Amino acid sequence: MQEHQKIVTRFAPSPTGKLHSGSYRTAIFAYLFARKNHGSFVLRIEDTDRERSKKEYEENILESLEWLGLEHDKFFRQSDNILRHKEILKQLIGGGHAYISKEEAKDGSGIMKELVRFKNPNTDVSFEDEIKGRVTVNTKELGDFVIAKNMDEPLFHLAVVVDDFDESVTHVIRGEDHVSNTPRQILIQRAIGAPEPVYAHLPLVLGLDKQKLSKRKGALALTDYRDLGYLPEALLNMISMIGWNPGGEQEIFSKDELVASFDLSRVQKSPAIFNPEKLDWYDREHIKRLPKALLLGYVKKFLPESILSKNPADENLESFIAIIGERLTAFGEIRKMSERGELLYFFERPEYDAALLLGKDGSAGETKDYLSRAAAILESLSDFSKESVKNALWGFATEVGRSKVLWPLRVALSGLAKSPDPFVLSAYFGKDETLERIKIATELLSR
RNA sequence: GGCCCCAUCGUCUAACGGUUAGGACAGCGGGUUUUCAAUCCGUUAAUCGGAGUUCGAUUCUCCGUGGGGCUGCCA
Repeated sequence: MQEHQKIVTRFAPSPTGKLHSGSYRTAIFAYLFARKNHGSFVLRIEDTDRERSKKEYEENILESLEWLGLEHDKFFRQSDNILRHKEILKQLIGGGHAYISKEEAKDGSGIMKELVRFKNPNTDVSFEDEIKGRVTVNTKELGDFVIAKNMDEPLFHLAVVVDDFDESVTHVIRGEDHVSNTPRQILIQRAIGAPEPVYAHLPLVLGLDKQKLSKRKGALALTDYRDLGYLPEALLNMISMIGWNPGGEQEIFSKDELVASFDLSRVQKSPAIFNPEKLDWYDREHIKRLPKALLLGYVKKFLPESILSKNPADENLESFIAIIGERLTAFGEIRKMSERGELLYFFERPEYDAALLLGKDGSAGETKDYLSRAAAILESLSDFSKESVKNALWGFATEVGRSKVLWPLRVALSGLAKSPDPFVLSAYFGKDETLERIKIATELLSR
C-alpha cells in the first residue's frame, strides 16, 4: 500500500439474519477507522449464497446502520458483480490458477456438477495482522478449495477478493472468525495480481454464556434495541468500548469523540462479553445528555395512544419527562410504566382508594384533617415550585408526623402506592389542579 | 482430532519491567428520604498455574491449564 493511497474500509455482512451487536461492532470499527483517516467506508452485501440471502435481512442491515449513524460512502451487492467475478474466474482458469472440476453434487442428488477449484500452490502463507501480529498458516491442508459452484455462481473467497480489489479496499477489518480464511484469500490475490490489503482481525463479541454472539442464543438485533427505546448513541458508545478503549478513564463518548480517538493498535486481542447491564447504564447517561427537543420526540414516540389522545401540550410533556426520565433506562420503559398504570394520573384525575389514602395507620378523621390543613397552607401559596411547596408544608408535616401528612397528600395527587413525591407532583400539577385533587380525596374520606 | 488465536476484579478495561495493580458496570454498606426512583459517599473483588530471563515481572520466554475461533459446493 502506498502512502498517498486513500484509506478504504468496508463492512461486508451477509444478509442471512438481522444485524446484531457482534457484526455491528465490526461495522463500527471499520467505520471509525475510515473516518479517522479521512477515508471511505464501503457497505457491501455479501449475497452470493442465493439460498440463504434474504431481502428483508438486507433491509434490516441498512436500517440498523442508518439508525446508528454509520453512513456509508458506497453501497453495492456482491450479486451485482457476478459478471466481473466470472471474468476473473476465466482469467484464473486460463492462467492455470484454477480449474473446472466435474464432481458429484454433495447434496446426494447424484447429479454431476462443474465446480471451480483453486489450484493450491501448497505454501506457507503469512500476513501481518494489525491486531494479532504475524500470522502464518500452511495452506497444504486446504487442498484445492472451491471458489465457485459453477461459472455463474462465485463463492465467498473469490467474490471477496475481487470486490475488495475493485473497490481498492486498503484495510480489511473483520471478525476473528475470518483469520483462517485469510490465507486462501491471499492466495487468490496473488493469482490475480491484486495487492494485499492490511488485515485487522477483531476479537469476537461473546454473549453472557461466553459463546460467540448469535441470534439463536438470544442476541438481540440492533433494531430490537431501537424498538425497546435505546438510544443509538448509547449503543454506539457501549459497543465501541467492547474490545477497545482509548486508554483514559472517560466512559461517555460521542460519535465524533470516538472517531477522533479511535486507534486500531489499542484493540484488545481477547474476546469480550457483551454486558446488557452496562448498556442500560450507558443509555441512562445518554438520555441525561439528550437535547430537550430530541427528548420530547422520544417521549412522544413511546407514549401510548391512551395518553397521546389527550393532546398534552409540549410544555406539559417536558415537565412530565423531567419527572419520569430519571426512572427509566430506555424509552420503552414508558410503555411498561403506562401498562402498569403509573402514568395516566399525570394527565387525568385518578380513582382513589380510601384505604390507600389512609396509609399504614392513619384514621379517616385524622387524615382528612391533615389534608385540609395542607390544602389551606397551599391555598395561600403563590410560588408553586417544588421547593416552595416543600418549604410551606415541611414545618406542619414535621410537627404532626411527616408520613401522616405527606403520604396521603402524595396519594391524593397520584392515586398510587408508588409515585414521585408530593412536592414534585404539586409543582407539576400547579395550584388549581393540586388543590382540586386534594379536595376530591378529602371528600372521599368524609363519606 | 487437526490448525490458529487468546488469558488483569463477576463483566468491560488501565498499566506498554519498578503503581498501595487504577477506573467503569454490577454487588454490598450508608447518607438523603413519606412511597418508588434518582442522587451522594463509602466498600468488597483480579494479574490462571509452574518454570525461567531480570536487581525487579501483570508486562519478556517456555511448558501446562482453561477459553475461543476455524476445520462447507455458508459468509
